[in-house]
Order: sequence, then C-alpha cells, then structure tokens
Amino acid sequence: MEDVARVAGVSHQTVSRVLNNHPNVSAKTRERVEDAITELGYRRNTAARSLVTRRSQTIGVLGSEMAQYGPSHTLLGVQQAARDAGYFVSVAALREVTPETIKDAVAHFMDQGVDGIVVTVPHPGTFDVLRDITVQVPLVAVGSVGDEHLSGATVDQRQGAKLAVEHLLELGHQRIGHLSGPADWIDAAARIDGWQEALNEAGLEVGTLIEGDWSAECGYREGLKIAADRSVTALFVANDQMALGVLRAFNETGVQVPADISVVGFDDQPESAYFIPPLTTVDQDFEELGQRCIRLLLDRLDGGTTVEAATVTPRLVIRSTTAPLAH
Amino acid sequence: MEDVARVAGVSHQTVSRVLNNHPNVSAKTRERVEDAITELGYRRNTAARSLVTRRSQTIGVLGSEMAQYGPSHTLLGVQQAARDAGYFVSVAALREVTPETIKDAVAHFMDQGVDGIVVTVPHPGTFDVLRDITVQVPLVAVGSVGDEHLSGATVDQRQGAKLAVEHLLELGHQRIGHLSGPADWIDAAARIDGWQEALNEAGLEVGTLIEGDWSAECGYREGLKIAADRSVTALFVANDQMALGVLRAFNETGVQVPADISVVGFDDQPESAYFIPPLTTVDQDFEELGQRCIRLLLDRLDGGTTVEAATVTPRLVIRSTTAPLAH
DNA sequence: ATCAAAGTTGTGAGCGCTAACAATTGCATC
DNA sequence: GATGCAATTGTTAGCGCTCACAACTTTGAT
Repeated sequence: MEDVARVAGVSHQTVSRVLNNHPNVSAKTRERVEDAITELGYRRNTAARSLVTRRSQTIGVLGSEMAQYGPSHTLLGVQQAARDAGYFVSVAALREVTPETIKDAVAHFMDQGVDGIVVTVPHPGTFDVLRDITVQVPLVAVGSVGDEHLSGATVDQRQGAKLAVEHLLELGHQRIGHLSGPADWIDAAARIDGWQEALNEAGLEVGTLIEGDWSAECGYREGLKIAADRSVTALFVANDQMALGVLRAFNETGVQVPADISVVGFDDQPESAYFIPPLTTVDQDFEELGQRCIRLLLDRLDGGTTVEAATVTPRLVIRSTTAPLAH
Repeated sequence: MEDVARVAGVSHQTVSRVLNNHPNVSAKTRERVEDAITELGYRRNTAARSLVTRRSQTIGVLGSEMAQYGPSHTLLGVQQAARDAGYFVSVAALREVTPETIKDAVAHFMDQGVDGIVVTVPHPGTFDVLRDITVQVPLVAVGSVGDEHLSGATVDQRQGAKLAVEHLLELGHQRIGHLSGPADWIDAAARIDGWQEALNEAGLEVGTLIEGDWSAECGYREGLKIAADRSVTALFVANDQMALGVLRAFNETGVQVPADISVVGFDDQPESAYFIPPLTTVDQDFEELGQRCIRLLLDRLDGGTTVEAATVTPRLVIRSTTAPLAH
C-alpha cells in the first residue's frame, strides 16, 4: 500500500480511502491511485484488514449430507449470493450430527473469525444446540422457520406435501399412504404434517405412515411390502430417491403405476422425469433457498436485528405416476 | 493473549509458544498457560496470526458443476481431509466456465490469501488457463494427471471404461456403442479413449460413438434413436444419469435390457442399483479423490515440489443390465 | 565453587491495514 | 485581501500476533 501511495504521490491513507470508496477523495486523486494500483498489480491484504476491522468478509456454511441433492444445491445458492456480495464462503461438512460435532464446527468458524454462519442441518435437535451455544455472529438456519430466536429460511414443505396429497385426492384416492423420511428430520416432519393436514381437511382418517430413511434401497424394501398388502391406492413418498426404489419394487412385483397405485415424490431431481414411469413430484428451489439465507444474513450484518423467516414456495409437477382411482 | 499471559504469570510470547507447540516450554509453565486459556476461553485471532505468518490456513476449492454427484462428493473428501489437517476450506463455484470466470475465482482466492487451491473443473481448457496465470500458491487440479506443470489427482477413467467394455466383450458383444459425455470434458475424453482402446485390443473396429451431455434427457433422446436403428448390441454409457434415460427409452420402445441390448453406466450413484433393471456400472470413489488432492497439496505446502499425480482405481459393479449376447 | 552449554523466558519490533485526529488546501463571503 | 468553513489529504497509533534476539535460569562437568 505504501508502494502504491508512493507511485500515486499520496499517502497510504489516501490509498486506503480509495479502496474503501470513501467519499472525500477528489476525482483526480482517485484516478491516480487507481492507476497506480493496476500498474503495480496491488491487492489489499485481507488479514491486515480483518485485524483492524474485525470483519473477515467470510461466511461459514455448516451442513450435513452436503453431497445430497438438496444441500449441495443450497450451498450453490449460498455461495453464489455470498460471492456476489463480496464475501468468501467457508464450508464445514458434518460427517455425523451430534451436539459435539455441531459445536466443533461452530468453534472452527469462530476460530476463523467468520462474520456470519448459515446452518443447513436438517435435524430439529440442531436448533436446540445452536440456541445453547452463544454465537457472537449472526446465524441463519435453513428450516428454522417459526423459531423465536433463530432466523431461518425454508421451503414450505408442509405446503408442498399438501399439494401432493390434494392432487391425489382430486384423482379420487382415499387410501393415501406416506413413505416419510426419518421422523427426526424437520423436512420429514413437515411433509408428514402436510400429508396429515390434507387428509384431515378432506375428512379422511389418517392413512398408513411408513418411516423411511430417504434411500432408494429403503423405498424398494417398503415398496415390496406395499405391493404385497395393497393397503393403499396412492403413495406419497417423501423424496424422489425413495420413490425410485418404490417404482422398482412395484415394477418387479407386477404392480402397475399408476393404474394400480399412484405415486408422488418430492424434490424434483432432474432424473425424476426419466423414471419408469416419469415421476409426479414436488419441485423445490434449493438455490433460491440458499440465496435467501444469504440475504437474511447480510441484512443482519447490516444492522437488522429482527428474527425473520423467508419461505420458498414449492410447486407440484405432474407426470405419469398419478392417475384417477380405478373403480 | 496478553490477558492469558497475565493470568498464567508469563509473557505473551510464552503463551504464543504454548499455542504453537514450541519445544522449549517447561511442562508446568505449559500447563499453567493451558489452564489460563481454558479459564478465559481464549481463542487465538486468525487474522493477526495470518498477518505475520503469511499463512491463512485456508484452502480454496474452485469448481464447476459443484452440485453434481462427482464434484459434490469430491468436495466432501477435500473438506474432510483439510479440516482434519487444521485447514479451512473456502469454496468458489463457477456458474459458467470461461477463462475469465476461472481467473476471477483464482483472484478471489488470492485476495483471500489462501495457502493452496484445489481445482475441479473438468474441462481441459482449464489447465491451459491455470498454466498461463502464475499462481503464487500450490495448486492441485483434479484430472490433470500427466501434465508436466500441474499436480493432480484423478480417477483412472480410461481404466474404468476398459473394465466396462471388457466386461461386454467377455459376454460376447462385438457391436459396442458408446454414449459419451461432451468431448470437451476430460472425463468424457478419457472414457472414450478407454472404450476405443478396449475395442482395439479385442481386434474390433471402433463402434458407434454418440456424444451426449451427461443428462438423463439426452440419454432418453439418444436411447430412442438406438432403439430404432439397433446398430449395437451393447451400449457403454458415460454416466449413470444418461443410462437412466437410455433405460427409459428402451423400456418405452420395447427393447429388452439386457436381452436385446446390454447397458453399462459409469459413476455408481447409489440410485443405480434401483434402476429398472438395476444398472451395471463403474464405481469411482470421489471422496477418496478429494482426500488425495489435499494430501498432495499439503505435501507441496510442506516443501515438496515434485509434480505428482495420484490415481484412484475404479471398480466394475455388475448388476442386471448386462447379459451374454443372444445368438 | 566455577564455568560453559543448554534450556527457558522476556523484550521489542513490525506484519499491512484502518480509525481518529491533525493539518492543509480550496473556495465563497465579506 | 482577510476570514471562515468545508473538502481533501496526511500523521499517528494500534489491531493481535510471531519472529529475532536478549536475558535469565538451570544443569552438569570440571
């Protein structure tokens, strides 16, 4: 910076002012400094800047299952929005979700001196842990909508689930089962709620609930059972991967989809359109979700203190695994 | 740090020595200092440390298509290995791959002062760009094996492709087509090479090559054409997603898999086992790949200067989409 | 007891930057 | 031309840490 100042014939402080867009710099001085900067290829030292400003221009993203469809796309959105806003994005992926690993990862970020944290750990227990540890920086949690203390952004999964079930109801189905995710995932819980709510509103007793684990393997296993007992005429599956397993189980056992049983998935992964048959599912925009998180976080960093929640609306995509109930 | 020193009754420098595991600190002093640290909940300031050491303890990961199966898992491996080694991981995801966006992202990392960079951009042009810009920090590129100037780690995809084709050859197939990825991806190119090599070694003339774009949609489109012309008895597809599309096209047109045409995929995504029928494919360990990258990078950071390449070996997973050629 | 060598601890400087304040300049007003 | 005020620029200190070196303490051989 001293070098730049010398070349431009000003003091180092003026260079600093140009770099920080301070208003009180004359146009010609600013130009001279900018020329000197490009001439020398000068780049400001982040560490020194951080030391004095106490800002690192870094946002930490803490998540589990980061390679899954949802989280990886959320990360993409977060990364994009953060970089556009001039922030760096640091990632900590949890192998295992326990209070300790969460605390570790938060400590990791505090050591790094991040300005804010985005958490995408879809277990409600996470929020308890986060409330317990006092984090000195703004924190936004994906899925924590409705929490008094935590800002959060989420896809309205309950609504998505209702969309799916209402579609099946309109087709005349009455016995609508649900193959859910693990009940200790907030997403799974919200989808279960939406399913139940839609059934209640239609005046139906609540149908068969099977708890799955998100995997295609589990979908296959449970699909075989359903194929055997035929307890439902329609199945709302909590994600596309399990739906894939279900479709295969039905295919193998001669259950016709959608003639015998209708199936709806959740997520709308690009592959779902090429399942056999193409899957009716609920689309959710994870990138948008990530961007919302950063917007919330930046707002907090700019002095906003309200505990807000941003909600992304899902959308039903009708393909070929759903059909009117055959009489 | 001054506070810790006061509580422990030593100088700030002794605290620093304890923190950095310097040998010349007596056991009891070290203990006193450590007690003071825990008592005060002291955490060393990374910015100040970076300022003087000129190390940020941060590794930048630069990649495109970061939400895809391969890259996201590679990131997971990188992140894990880096955090285990006490490094932070900063991510830059490219929306679009051009020399400019690559340079931007590298500049972004240089601004941040990262200690090293891992690049997972699967286009060979990337390496040219990287060679052009002189980066002042060690850089490891996924897929750059065999390059004189760039360290890299890669899955031996040529070998994987050969495994797939040899399996088909053993089953008696002679007309083995290949639905490849875009030819300007190194992975796609390596798989094409492996396919050709295996055919050559078997004394066969090179078969039908169709260039795809990795998507299920493209697999479906090309699958329909193949179903119509029946130019091949076996198809080696460059990834599982396209294979999904192919399977659906065949299913729709009444082509029996594997009775009429055998299909082999590539990647072994967890879902592939639940395709209809379950997909024979080539497994590659992306997390391992990511870990190797970090190992290479840390080696360079410790003073190693050799331009090495680490290779991860893929593995053929035989399921139900391949069968002996019917006569 | 004496000394050197090793082990241990302390002191001062400075990494590159920004914040606060001080000094200078330009410009309108009287 | 003198005066005051705002706009612009410069000066100094210090963020929290590590490095180089200085100073002190112990140890063991003489």
